[in-house]
Amino acid sequence: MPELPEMETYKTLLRPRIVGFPITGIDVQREKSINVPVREFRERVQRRTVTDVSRRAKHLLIHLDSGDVLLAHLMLGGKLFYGTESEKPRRTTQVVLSFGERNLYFIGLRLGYLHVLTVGEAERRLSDLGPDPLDPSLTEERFFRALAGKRTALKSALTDQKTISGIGGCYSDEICFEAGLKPTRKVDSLSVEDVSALYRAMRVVLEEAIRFGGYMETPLFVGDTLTGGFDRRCKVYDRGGEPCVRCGRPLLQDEIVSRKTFYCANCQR
DNA sequence: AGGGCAACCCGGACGC
DNA sequence: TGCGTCCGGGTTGCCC
Repeated sequence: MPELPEMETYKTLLRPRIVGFPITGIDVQREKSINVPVREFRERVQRRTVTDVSRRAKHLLIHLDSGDVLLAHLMLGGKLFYGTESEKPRRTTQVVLSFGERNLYFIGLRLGYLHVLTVGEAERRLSDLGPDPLDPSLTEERFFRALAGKRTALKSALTDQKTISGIGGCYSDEICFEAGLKPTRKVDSLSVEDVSALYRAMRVVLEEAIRFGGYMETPLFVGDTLTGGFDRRCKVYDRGGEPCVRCGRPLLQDEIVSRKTFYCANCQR
């Protein structure tokens, strides 16, 4: 479930810890999590130095001095932990990158993965993604055009990675609540003012989520007080039946294309 | 264009 | 405590 703010938080916290450092060891505990034979993975990754950590949509990119890129997608429930073996939470780990005594653990990857790719391959893999919601070049005008002509439910459009990338189940609901729009609304029924409100809500919600470290419950490292701070600030996600923070009426749980959706029927139109 | 569906995968929740 | 079962979630791809 990690979405844009969670991956952005990981990026920010990982940068000072692994950029400039060599990967001293590799441990692949589940081969399905990687894209090449273990031997090749080790040859391409071990002893390479990390030159940068970046994010694209829900992907985390670890750039190596060889030019290769480690592309991670945590899908549902995957998480990262950085620290020593004794600090690591007792969870099943699929891939471990060692940085001396400390390790970067990829935990609970199910459909998630850590792929080693050339820059070109990585670019191709990410080329279908729509604009990043926080990209300064995504103006309100461009956002309007991205949604133009769509007849889907608002939630479907917001979570469609080709339309706009990085938003998943939680933040689509939070953004709709902030904008005062029902996630079930058809996109082509939205007024110019609605789309404008949606655009502002998208930025407000995602920026606040990033400021508070997203909603991941497990800290990235021992003493990490940033990660997960947004969890308590979610206003509708996974709160079906609970009172709306604005009007007090119970929040509804609905389903849009077989995805759980939460909203307030009173505050959202 | 977009909805429906199956496939992928397994941690966690639930039942007994 | 332990075992079995089932579900969910993002993404891709295919069909209608």
